[in-house]
Amino acid sequence: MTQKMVRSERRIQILQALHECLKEKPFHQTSIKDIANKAGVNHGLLHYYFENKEDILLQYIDYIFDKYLAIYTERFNLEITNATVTNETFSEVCRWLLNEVSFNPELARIFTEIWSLAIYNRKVMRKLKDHYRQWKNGMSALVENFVSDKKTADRLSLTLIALAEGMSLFSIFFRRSDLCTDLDYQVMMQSMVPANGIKIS
Amino acid sequence: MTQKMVRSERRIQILQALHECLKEKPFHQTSIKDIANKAGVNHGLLHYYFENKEDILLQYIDYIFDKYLAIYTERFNLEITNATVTNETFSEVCRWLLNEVSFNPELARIFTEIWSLAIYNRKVMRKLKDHYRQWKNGMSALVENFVSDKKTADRLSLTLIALAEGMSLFSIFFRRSDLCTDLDYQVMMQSMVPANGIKIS
Amino acid sequence: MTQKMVRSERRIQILQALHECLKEKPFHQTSIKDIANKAGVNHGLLHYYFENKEDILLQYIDYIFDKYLAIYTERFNLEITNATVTNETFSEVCRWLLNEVSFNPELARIFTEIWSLAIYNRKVMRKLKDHYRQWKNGMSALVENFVSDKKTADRLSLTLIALAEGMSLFSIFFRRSDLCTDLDYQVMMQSMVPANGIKIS
Amino acid sequence: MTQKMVRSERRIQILQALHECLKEKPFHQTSIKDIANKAGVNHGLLHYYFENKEDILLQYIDYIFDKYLAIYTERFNLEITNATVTNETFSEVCRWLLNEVSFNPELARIFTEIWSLAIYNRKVMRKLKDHYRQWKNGMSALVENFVSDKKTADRLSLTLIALAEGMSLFSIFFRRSDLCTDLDYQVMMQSMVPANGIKIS
DNA sequence: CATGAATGAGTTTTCATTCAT
DNA sequence: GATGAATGAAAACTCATTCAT
Repeated sequence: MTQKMVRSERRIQILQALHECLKEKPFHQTSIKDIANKAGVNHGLLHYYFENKEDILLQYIDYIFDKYLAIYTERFNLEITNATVTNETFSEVCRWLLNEVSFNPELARIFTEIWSLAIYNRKVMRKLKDHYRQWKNGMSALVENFVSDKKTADRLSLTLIALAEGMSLFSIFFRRSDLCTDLDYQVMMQSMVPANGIKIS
Repeated sequence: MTQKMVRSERRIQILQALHECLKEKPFHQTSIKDIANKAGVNHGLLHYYFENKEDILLQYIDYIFDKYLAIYTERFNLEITNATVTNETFSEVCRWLLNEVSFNPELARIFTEIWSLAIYNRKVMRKLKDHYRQWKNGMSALVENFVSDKKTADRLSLTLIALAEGMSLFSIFFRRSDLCTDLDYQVMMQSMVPANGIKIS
Repeated sequence: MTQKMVRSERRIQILQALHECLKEKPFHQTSIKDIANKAGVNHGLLHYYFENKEDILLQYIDYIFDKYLAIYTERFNLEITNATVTNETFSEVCRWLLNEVSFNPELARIFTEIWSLAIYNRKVMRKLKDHYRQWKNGMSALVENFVSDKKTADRLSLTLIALAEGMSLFSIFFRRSDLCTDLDYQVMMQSMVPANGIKIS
Repeated sequence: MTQKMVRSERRIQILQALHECLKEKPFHQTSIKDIANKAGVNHGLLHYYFENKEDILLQYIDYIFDKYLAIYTERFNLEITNATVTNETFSEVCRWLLNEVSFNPELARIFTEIWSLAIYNRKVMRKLKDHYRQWKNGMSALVENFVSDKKTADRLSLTLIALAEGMSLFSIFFRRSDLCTDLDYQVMMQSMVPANGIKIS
């Protein structure tokens, strides 16, 4: 019991340490010793808890996605599981996504790093795809309330997420005031999910 | 005469070699020797033509942006310099952007790598910002035809580019058919640039 | 206990290895691998025990000065700490300096190398100056017994050391028999430190 | 005729360039290109005028010794070739040596570099020994006026030069005011060359 | 004579990983 | 579990030298 808890604690401690490291350096420049130092443990220990450096990364990706999923769930689950999803709820989710996730430059930097790691690493790629698929499914469940067929809901959801990630990326390069406003975003959303109450003539 | 040509030729040859390398490996895993091998020249020569590895990268970024700017210019300049930009022209530009640039996974992979390099490298960051700013100015010149004030044109242009880059990123993770269609894209565009002929009620 | 000893042992082992290397090649031609080979350890280890190549050098300089200081101390400390320093003791110290230190061509070669390293390296320069200052202070404590003011004692001490180092240098180029004899040396010493029993008329 | 002069000019130009370089960097860190840049010629040309980098160094050593020999000759030759060398002349030579040569830190730095190069390079060593032997012979010719046998004159001359070089070395590490004064020097000289008018009792 | 493109050997340094204690 | 010593591969960069023009 305690042993398992210690194991789990240590693991989180190390993953969080990688998180801190990624704010400073890209993954490939982050040495095992850097992570160990941040975590306040001996570097040899990392090889006890994780197979290798790549393994830390893979588990970190789960950790960071799960973390934001948890925040999202805590924030919205109650409203969403209720029978019907109102326009208002959907709008709020979108606004939350834009303001808390997309326009979080620190997070954006780390995700940009993860994307690039996925490009040349199959395991990272698979994991990333899985998480995005899951995310898409979550969104789709909402969008389905406003669109007739599932396929369209899926497609629009993925586009919304792509848009969110595009904004996230640009939140690194430009100031928020140079980028789209809440209103712009809502207009775009609504143009794509017209059942969301706005019609395009 | 010939000497200058040799210099210029070699430079392009090396930058193109980096381009090929980036299809296979991230920049930090691409050694100077890798690039030299692809270029078919001695690795010492790279240090003759470029200050260091970072310099090759920085010049490559110019090279790749300029290359696509040249393609764009050749394709659209005539139509655009003509007195007024019609809805039709603007739509065509957007479609070209989506289909030729965003949905070009090979290019997308390289750009994802460049983004991540910018995160932790000021010089790359500055260069990338400059190029995106230029791109934005180009877009804004078009959008201004449909929107009253310059500021809004700028903001919408940047958002369109962010969207394009978001799609570009997701073109890596998902199949084109899972992502937004030409129509979806046009609807979004038009929702943002309503003077483009479509009104939101 | 053992760990600390291993650390200390290894350090000395590496510094001694550099000492051996400097008998064969100048510092800049002595690669980290050369030193590691001489020490019989992996070259990577040198970067574990020392920050970089320069650090090895700096620590070596301390090592070699301390080594000869220890020899000197063991040889003379008892006699010197005794109330007064006699002419005899002072002469013996000078003779020891000339014969054991100056006319030690192997040591002379290494010191010549160190001098030249100091010329273009501030850290080495500072260290060297410090050691020579310390040496001067030691000499001055002796000379003070024969000279009235401290300032003169300091100046003469430094000159004696310069002379010793000049002889050291020339011990490389010429045979001992071509250079100054014990007697010459003593005459010079005594001319400078006249209270040492010899008067210049 | 002109060709030879151009050749000779260029050669001197390059040797002087090395002289300037050695004020900044040690020889091994001075690249052929550095020298060429200082000389204002193409680096490839150095291989036309000199066999290799070592050859430049060897010729430079001749150049620098010859240069100071010429200065010395111009300054003293007349007085010295006159029948007898007076105490006054000898003292003046010694003072000149101390003040113009030994206490010339810029020169001292370059000579320290040359000494260290000689340590590990036979050709440089041979050249240096030859020049010092020549120098010794010049000094000996003077000293012979005050000492009975040639051997002693040689030995004392070499010691005087060693002393000069020791002072030269220490002129790099300490301020002139911390080192020996003109008077100290003279006292030492005279103690060694007693026929120079001072008796040791 | 002069240029500068090209070569390839050599060096410092970093770091994931292993393993004995 | 925890520590840190030890290994060896890899990579950027420098530079003397050569040679075609």
